[in-house]
Amino acid sequence: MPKFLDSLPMILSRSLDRVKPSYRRLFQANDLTDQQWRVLRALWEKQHLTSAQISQITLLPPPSLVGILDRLEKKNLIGRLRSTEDRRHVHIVPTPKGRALMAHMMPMVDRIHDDFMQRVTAAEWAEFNRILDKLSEPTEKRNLA
Amino acid sequence: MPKFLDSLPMILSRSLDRVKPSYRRLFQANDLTDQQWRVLRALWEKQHLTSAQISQITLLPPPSLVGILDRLEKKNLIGRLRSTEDRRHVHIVPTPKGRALMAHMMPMVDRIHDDFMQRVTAAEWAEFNRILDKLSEPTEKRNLA
DNA sequence: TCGATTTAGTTAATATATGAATAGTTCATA
DNA sequence: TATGAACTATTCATATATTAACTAAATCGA
Repeated sequence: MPKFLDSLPMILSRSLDRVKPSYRRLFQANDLTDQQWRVLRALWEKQHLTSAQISQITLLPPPSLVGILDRLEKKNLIGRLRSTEDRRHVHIVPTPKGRALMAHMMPMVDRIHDDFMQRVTAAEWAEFNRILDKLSEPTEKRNLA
Repeated sequence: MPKFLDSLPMILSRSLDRVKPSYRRLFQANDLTDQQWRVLRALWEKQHLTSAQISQITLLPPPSLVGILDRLEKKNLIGRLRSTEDRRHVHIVPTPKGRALMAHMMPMVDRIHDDFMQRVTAAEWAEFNRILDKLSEPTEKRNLA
């Protein structure tokens, strides 16, 4: 009999609750929420992204993204540029202040990630990802088999 | 170099996003949110629980729980009983209607869980839980070692 | 026994999630 | 080329998350 506490959603939620604080301390020290950092982080490699692209990368739903971008814009960390080719698109670009904040935080974020990775072996990490993929593989893809 | 998309929080979030819909369809068909079901589910074994106990079991933060219990109470699925021994405590008890809804949904919830479990072997599931525990073990506990 | 401390539940303010709907664009095609 | 389909970002309404603060009640120690 599957116990409630051992169900897949509860296990994943509990782990997330335990992992998030390590990151959140850093985000709060820099006056950012988890989601606001995700948007900045997505812009680290790219020079600009559309809202839809950011939504896909960050897993943030589009309606939430609107407010998150509003607040990042108000803090002068990003800018919104309506595309001239396709005026439906809005290009999100980090400001110099935004880039500076990213550069400041990235090493510490990487450090936190490394600390987590040191808890398991490379083989364990690979195995973990493999099983998690099997567990959470999208249903549509599974039905195609 | 740890890619953003492969960081622990993002991996767990993505998996949750993929797992939740299977459950959510059932919850919505019964006019419940994920969180509202969690509270009912916690009351399945026990006859009554305090708000604090429900918060611990369901991982729902106390301030959120207030509104969730309000809405469950408004739907006549649970009742709030102020404890007479310690009047700070509030005992949450399912109503007959609440119990009936639980009894109706439990088999289907278990079925969804079983479907996920069939994706991996028992050994894989055990290994998955073992590694996830290592990854998300509370920091305090780790520092005691 | 009384004042300081703890505890359980709650309120308040702000940020995000969710699902439905909408405004403005672009595209395909009749 | 007018028109409907599709698409992007957004708005709206409601529910939940997060942190701080607050109330009432119980407890603890001088």
